[in-house]
Amino acid sequence: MTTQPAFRRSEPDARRLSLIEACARVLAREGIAGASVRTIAVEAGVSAGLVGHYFAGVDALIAATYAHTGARVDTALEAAVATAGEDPRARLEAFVTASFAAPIADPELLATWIAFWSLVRARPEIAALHDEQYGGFRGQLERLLADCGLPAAQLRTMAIAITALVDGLWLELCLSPRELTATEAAAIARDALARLTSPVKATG
Amino acid sequence: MTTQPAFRRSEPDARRLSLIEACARVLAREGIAGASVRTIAVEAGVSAGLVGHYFAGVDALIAATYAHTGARVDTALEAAVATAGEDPRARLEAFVTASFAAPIADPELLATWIAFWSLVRARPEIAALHDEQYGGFRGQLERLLADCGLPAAQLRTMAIAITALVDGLWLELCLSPRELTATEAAAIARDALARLTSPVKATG
DNA sequence: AACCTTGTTGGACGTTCGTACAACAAGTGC
DNA sequence: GCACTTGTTGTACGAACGTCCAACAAGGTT
Repeated sequence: MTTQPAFRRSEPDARRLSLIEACARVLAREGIAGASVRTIAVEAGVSAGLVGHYFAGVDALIAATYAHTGARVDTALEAAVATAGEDPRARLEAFVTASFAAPIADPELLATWIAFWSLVRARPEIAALHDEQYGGFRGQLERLLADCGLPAAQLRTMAIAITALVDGLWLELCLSPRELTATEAAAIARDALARLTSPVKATG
Repeated sequence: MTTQPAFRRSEPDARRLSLIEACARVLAREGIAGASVRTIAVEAGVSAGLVGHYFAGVDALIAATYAHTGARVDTALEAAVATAGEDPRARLEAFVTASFAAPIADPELLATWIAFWSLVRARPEIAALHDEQYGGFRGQLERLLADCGLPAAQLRTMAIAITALVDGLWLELCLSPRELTATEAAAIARDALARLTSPVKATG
C-alpha cells in the first residue's frame, strides 16, 4: 500500500497515543464488540503483536483510552470556564453547558464511555478509575457552586444533582441526536441550572 | 448432574424467557465481553444450538432482554404511581423516586442497559428501540407533569430535564453504589424535582 | 564501522467464537 | 399404537480471537 519501509519507529509515548486514538475510533465505529487486538492494530497501522507490547490487553487499552479522553474533557471544561471570565455565575454556566458542544458532545466519546462502563462492574481497579474521574468532575462543580455563594451544606447534594442532569442530557444527546439537539440540550441545562440553584419557594 | 432425561421440552415463550433471563444474568456477572452464545446457553441449561433457534444472534437476544427488562421497569413505575394515590404531586414524586428502589435500582439492569447502549450506534433498528423506550418514559412523565398543572409549553423541556436527572442519578448509583446510596439518590431527586418544578424567581 | 538496545514484525499456537445440520425425543393428532 | 410435527441435542467446521516468540531493523553509542 505504501512505498515506505515496512515499519517506522516511533517514540513510545507517541505510539501509545496512536494506539489509544485508534482504539477510540474503533469503539466509535464498531462498538466494543469490534474492539479486538487485531482490529485496533490494523486501525493504528501496526502489527497485532505491538498492542500486547504496550498494553496488557484490550481492557487495559480501553482504560487508557478512557483516561486520555477524560483528560481531554477536563481540559475542555477548564478552557470553557476560563473563557467565561470572572463572574462566578457565568463560570458555573460555562462549565455546565460545555458538555453540549465540541469536543465533549461527541458520539465518539460516548462509545469510549460505554465501553469503559461495561468493564466497571467486573473490574474493581476500573471502578476506581471511574470514581476518580467522576469525583474530579463533581469536585470542580462544588468549587464553582461555592464561588456562587451556595451554602457548604448543600454543595455535595447540589453538585451530584447537576452532574446527574448533565450526564443524563449528554447521554441522551449522544444516543439519539435526532431527538435532542445540542442547542436544545444546552438550553435545558441552562434553565434547569437556574431553577436548581434558585432559592426554594415555600410549598403551598 | 441430574437424573432427569437429557432435555425437557418447554413452551416456546417460556424457553424464550429463560434465555432472556440467562442473558441478563450473564451480562450482570461478566459484562458484554462474556455474553457469548455458548455462555448464555450454559447459563440457561440448554445447548448452544438452541439459542440460534430462538434468536438470530447475541445482538437480537440482547435487544430482547432490553425490551423485556424495559417492560418490567414500566410495570414497576406504573405500580409506584398507582400506589401513590390521587394527588398529582405525589404521583409525580412516586414516579421519579421509583428509579432508586427495587427493582429498578439494580446493577443487573445497568449491565443490560450498557450492553444495549453499546449496540445503539452501529444498529439503526436498535436505536429505534431505544428511542421508543426513552420516549415512553418521557411521555408518561409529561402526562404526570401536565396533571400537576405545568404549562403545555414547558412539558417537553421539563420532562427531558427530569428524565436526564433521573437517568444520571440512576447511572451513578448503579456504577458506584459505595459513593452514592439509594436513599441519598432518592432524596436528591426529590429535592431537585421540587426546585425544578417551582416557579422561577426573577434574577436579582 | 561495528555494536547494542529496543521498537516492531510476522507467523504459529491453542482456544473460543458463531453457525449449520443430521439425529433424536417429546408431544399431538388420529 | 403409529405417524407427524417440532423443540432440542451433539458435533463438526471455518473464522477470529489473545498470546507468545524468534527474527529483524532503526537509532544511538562508542
